[in-house]
Amino acid sequence: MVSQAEENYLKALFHLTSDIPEKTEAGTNELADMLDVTPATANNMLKKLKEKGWVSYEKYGKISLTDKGRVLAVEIIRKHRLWETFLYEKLNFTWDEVHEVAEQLEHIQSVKLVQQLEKFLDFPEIDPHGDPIPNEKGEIRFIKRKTLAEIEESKTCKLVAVKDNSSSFLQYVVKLGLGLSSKIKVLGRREFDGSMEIEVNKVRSSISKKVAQNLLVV
Amino acid sequence: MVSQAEENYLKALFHLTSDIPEKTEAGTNELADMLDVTPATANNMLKKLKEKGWVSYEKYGKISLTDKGRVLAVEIIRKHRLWETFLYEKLNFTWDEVHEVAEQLEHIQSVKLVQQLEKFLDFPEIDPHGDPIPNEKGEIRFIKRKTLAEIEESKTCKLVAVKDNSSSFLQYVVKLGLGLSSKIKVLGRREFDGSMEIEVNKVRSSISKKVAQNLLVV
DNA sequence: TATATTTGTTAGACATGCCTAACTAAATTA
DNA sequence: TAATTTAGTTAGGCATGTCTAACAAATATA
Repeated sequence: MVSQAEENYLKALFHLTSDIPEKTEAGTNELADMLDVTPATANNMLKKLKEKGWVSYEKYGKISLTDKGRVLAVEIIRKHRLWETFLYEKLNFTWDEVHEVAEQLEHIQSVKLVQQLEKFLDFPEIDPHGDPIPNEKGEIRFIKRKTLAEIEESKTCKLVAVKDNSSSFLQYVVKLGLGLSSKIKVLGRREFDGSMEIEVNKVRSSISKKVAQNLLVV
Repeated sequence: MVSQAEENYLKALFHLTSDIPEKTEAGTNELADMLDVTPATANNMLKKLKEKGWVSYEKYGKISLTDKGRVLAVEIIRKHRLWETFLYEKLNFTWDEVHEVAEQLEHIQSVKLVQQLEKFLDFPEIDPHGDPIPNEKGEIRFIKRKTLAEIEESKTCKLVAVKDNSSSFLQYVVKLGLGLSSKIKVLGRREFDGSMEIEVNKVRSSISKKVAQNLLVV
């Protein structure tokens, strides 16, 4: 049995040690910070997680997930991202509202629920933030996302996420006719300021370099 | 803030004191029984719930919900039944599988989630067990359900629930061509054994009195 | 009504998960 | 390298929600 608190620690450790390939170990303070607890509390939990075989660390040493621990963490992330997708696609939640509720839903225990939810959503590959959703085997199809600013002229790409989640930016994005999965064609670029001409649904717009740098595409 | 444990007590008290009009008070042992805890534990929690103003009781006296407590309980039941409906209608769960998962989902805190879920399900009035779903104001549209055995000859009714949730009974029900919301026409009744002739989707069947008494209809 | 049974309460213990305060080890920098 | 800063640990405490064992009150029954 994995408690909700334990699940949160495993998930945080996964993000600290597997999101960036160069960084495969974490520290107590860092972990405590991410979970909004004191280092003492994190240290305490770490002992339990080690005891259960989900985390490997030695006193004053670096922390990492064991294979078992990683499997659990990925399963939680899978659930989190499937729920986010559900909230966004079916229940009219916005990009910035999904996370908080998914934090709760990710702890629901039911294998069938996750399988059926995934099927109901038609096996989505990315969540509303553009992050990959692990499949049932725990495999994560890593997606090399770029910012729109990096896309070459005359190429077409798909919007998968935004970096800036402020509602003012989101409103602007919507005004451009953009939404998740929108196809964007890069018509041209002005070198002196980096601004771009784009086409979305046959509508042409001009956007600043800054805006382009906040749009993540595949 | 209401903890999950507290929510479970409120819900149990609602069922003990409001499901049957004649019974408006509960006892410690009864409550403990329903929640699968010891009477000592229930007694302990009761003090906290009284403290918070959700339950009224005096030492060695009977227990009942206050108006505040009832509002909370109804909201939990509303969530439970909406989730059951979601699992049944959208995620291919069977009648007997929905309850366990809904027990977890009912504790998710998000007003928007409940509102949107209700809308997504098109404002259902009854859950897969035929129980009424309270609306957002907490109003419960009580439905006077009857067993099929009570329906007069030549009348047509709608199946809303089964009393016996065993999978063997459910399988038999399915074999009769019945599902939730199926229309059943009572063709006739044999008085000597109470068995009935019914018609479902133009198919006639004969069922025993016992079976008819386990089918709840509106 | 006196006794037995059922129902409800109290006291004390324990696990989980959090905290603060005091301390120790490791890393940085002067 | 010695001093300072940062990172990590330990000890002890607390709230929540559970338990068992012992007891008290209310109810049922002989």
